[in-house]
Amino acid sequence: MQTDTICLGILRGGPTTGYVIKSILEGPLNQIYNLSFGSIYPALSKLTKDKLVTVRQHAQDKKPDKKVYTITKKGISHFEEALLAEAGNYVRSGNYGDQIKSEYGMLLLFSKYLPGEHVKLILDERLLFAQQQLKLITYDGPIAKDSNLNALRSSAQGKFMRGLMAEVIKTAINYIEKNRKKLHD
Amino acid sequence: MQTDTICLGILRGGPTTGYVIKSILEGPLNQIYNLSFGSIYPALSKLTKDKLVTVRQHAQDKKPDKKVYTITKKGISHFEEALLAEAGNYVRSGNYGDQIKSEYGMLLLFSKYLPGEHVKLILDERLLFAQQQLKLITYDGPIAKDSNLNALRSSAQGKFMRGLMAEVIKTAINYIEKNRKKLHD
DNA sequence: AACTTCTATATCAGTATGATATATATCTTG
DNA sequence: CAAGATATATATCATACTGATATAGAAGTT
Repeated sequence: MQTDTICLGILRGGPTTGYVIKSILEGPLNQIYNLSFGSIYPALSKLTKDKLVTVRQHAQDKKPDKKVYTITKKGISHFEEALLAEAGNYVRSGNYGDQIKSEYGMLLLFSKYLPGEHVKLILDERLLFAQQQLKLITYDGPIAKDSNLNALRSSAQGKFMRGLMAEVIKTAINYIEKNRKKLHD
Repeated sequence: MQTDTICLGILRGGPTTGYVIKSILEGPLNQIYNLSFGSIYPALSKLTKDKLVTVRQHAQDKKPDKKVYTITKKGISHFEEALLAEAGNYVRSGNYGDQIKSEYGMLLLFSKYLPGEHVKLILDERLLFAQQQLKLITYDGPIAKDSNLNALRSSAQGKFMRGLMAEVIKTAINYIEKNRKKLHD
């Protein structure tokens, strides 16, 4: 999915900054998608130039200006058209409508070339990490932060995706716990 | 994970060509990792230059030479060192030891901006695709193709990963079937 | 016979990453 | 309470990867 489209989609939920877009992707969406600042900031500049968003600069003396981006009417229709046009491409999922890059999966696949104790260690660490992720995703209490993020989290779509991710993570944890002996000892 | 390391890891299972490395990544590993030719061929050239692999060129008159790459002793120790050194980085998984890019996940998240019939369609297509993937992964019969691919598929690690992927896909299918009504109608 | 798919390598413009620089505020911990 | 770490915030850039395209014969399909 184009970086432009992702930014517009998040901005569709309300005005916010590049920094917050990044933190939204790292927070609730960290199992779904991520983008670096080196992609987000140029995208936001391009969208501004194309009049799909507007910027309000909040001067904060001696700090860099906080730039709050708002999607325009033109931006909204552009976003909806782009989403509809590209939708079909993403059904056969992953990167660029194609694949996934799971470094951890490759590591396990190559784990026969790793010392047994090391394999144990990376499986333990992974289970710990997965449990952390699960807690983060299933947590339903209040979060201070951005209203944009709250809207996304509590929308029907946000709940659906969080539920899906939670189930997938639970399945993976159970599978690893039950079958890890096949990779060491 | 570095492209070099991926190529060495696959070559560790036996000599093969750049074309086959790509097809292995697209076949049984397509839920785990993928690389384009634009990454594989330069990596193989670099590995040859560094004496981590050797090439035998099978001249096939008027067709481009078929280049069969074999990992060297130096390559094997380099691979094992690299894997051990980088292992820790990949536990908190995804792209570059960080995240995943699921275009389909973003599409569902933004699906409230899509017409209801379209949402139905992309869910139907997705379920079909997932079922296809599941069949492909769980298929345990003979495959002609490359011996390298067979070794990877039937190793304890290959079976572990295929089992994990199968469970995850099953979970996702069930979840989508049970909860899809929340996204339309 | 015509068309499509498979085998096989290679290049490249466009795009994304990961690291780094900069600067202040706020929170944490001994 | 001072020191250190973390959070807020934007920006740049070398390096790396993608997706498309070119080339070309074999093999399989209609």
